[in-house]
Amino acid sequence: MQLTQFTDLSLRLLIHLARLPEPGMATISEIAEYYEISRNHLMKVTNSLVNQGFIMTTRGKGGGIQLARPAYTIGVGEVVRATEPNMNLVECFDAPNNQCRLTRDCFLKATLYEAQRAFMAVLDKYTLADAARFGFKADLSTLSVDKPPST
Amino acid sequence: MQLTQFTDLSLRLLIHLARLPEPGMATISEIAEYYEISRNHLMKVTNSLVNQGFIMTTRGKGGGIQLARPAYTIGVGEVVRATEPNMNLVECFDAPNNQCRLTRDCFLKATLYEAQRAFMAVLDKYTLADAARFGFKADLSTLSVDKPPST
DNA sequence: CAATAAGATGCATTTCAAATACATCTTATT
DNA sequence: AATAAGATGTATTTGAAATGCATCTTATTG
Repeated sequence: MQLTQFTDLSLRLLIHLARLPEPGMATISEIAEYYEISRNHLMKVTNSLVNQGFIMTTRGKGGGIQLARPAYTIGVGEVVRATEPNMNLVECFDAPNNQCRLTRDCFLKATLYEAQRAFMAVLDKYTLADAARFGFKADLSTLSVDKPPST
Repeated sequence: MQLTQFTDLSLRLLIHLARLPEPGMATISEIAEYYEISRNHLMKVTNSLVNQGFIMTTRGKGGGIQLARPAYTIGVGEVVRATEPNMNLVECFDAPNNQCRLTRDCFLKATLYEAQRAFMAVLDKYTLADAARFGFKADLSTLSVDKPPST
């Protein structure tokens, strides 16, 4: 259960831009250097975000990239949906190619869908403005995915 | 955002067993044939489930595999946690190897954790007995992961 | 209008986890 | 002994994702 690094970088790039002071412009090279990642890879991420309408670019000297909309109008869920290449949790989510013989009467599928919807619903509660907030220092021990004690 | 086929097969195998009439025994070869998947692969799945205590095996003629506990005591979430090899949604979830420069004050991490917890909480509501239920025929159009209209 | 700084695009290559295959080995029944 | 089942370890393949490379377009500046 992982998101691709592509999605991870998309979110980081957007957060980076959201945190910049007005006018919130940076170059791809700058950002690649900051995160110590390949400029080429970040370029791909950038173009995808441009095509999805999340950022806009200015070419030439003095150019760079900026958010295309205010941070508080960009939902985290929206970004993940637009960026993550494959949201098919299991084979049978991909109806045209599904081979599983259980499908037509399998309650598991409904369960997994419900879980995925719950996942996305949380992301839909937050915007880039939230995600870009500084100062998060929660105790990591509270961030476990283990089942909480049922008592 | 996908679970591995390994996890998918683990769940299918358990559901298969849960659906069998008493005493709920089947051979790996039978199941592999039913799902049209490699016996070898299913063998790996089987062994993992044995080691996790979900199923028990009987060797030799007349043997096979069975649930080790009643289906209603086996949580879907429990199976996923035990089976899915990597629950690190993004790089920074893997603290020892994290390289991301945002980590220490990034609200995104908390958001993703919350989403993952919501995901698992749904799976924790259901057991194998639920997942093995027959007769699920929900309209697939209700199963979308798209953001619901906010009105 | 040449030089330079930025992003855009297409294609090729690499990487790595996951999946698959293969070869034995162990245990139980008949 | 023969056979039917699962167990284990190793090797190989596969495919999506990541990475690299080359070239093109657009804009600014002196």
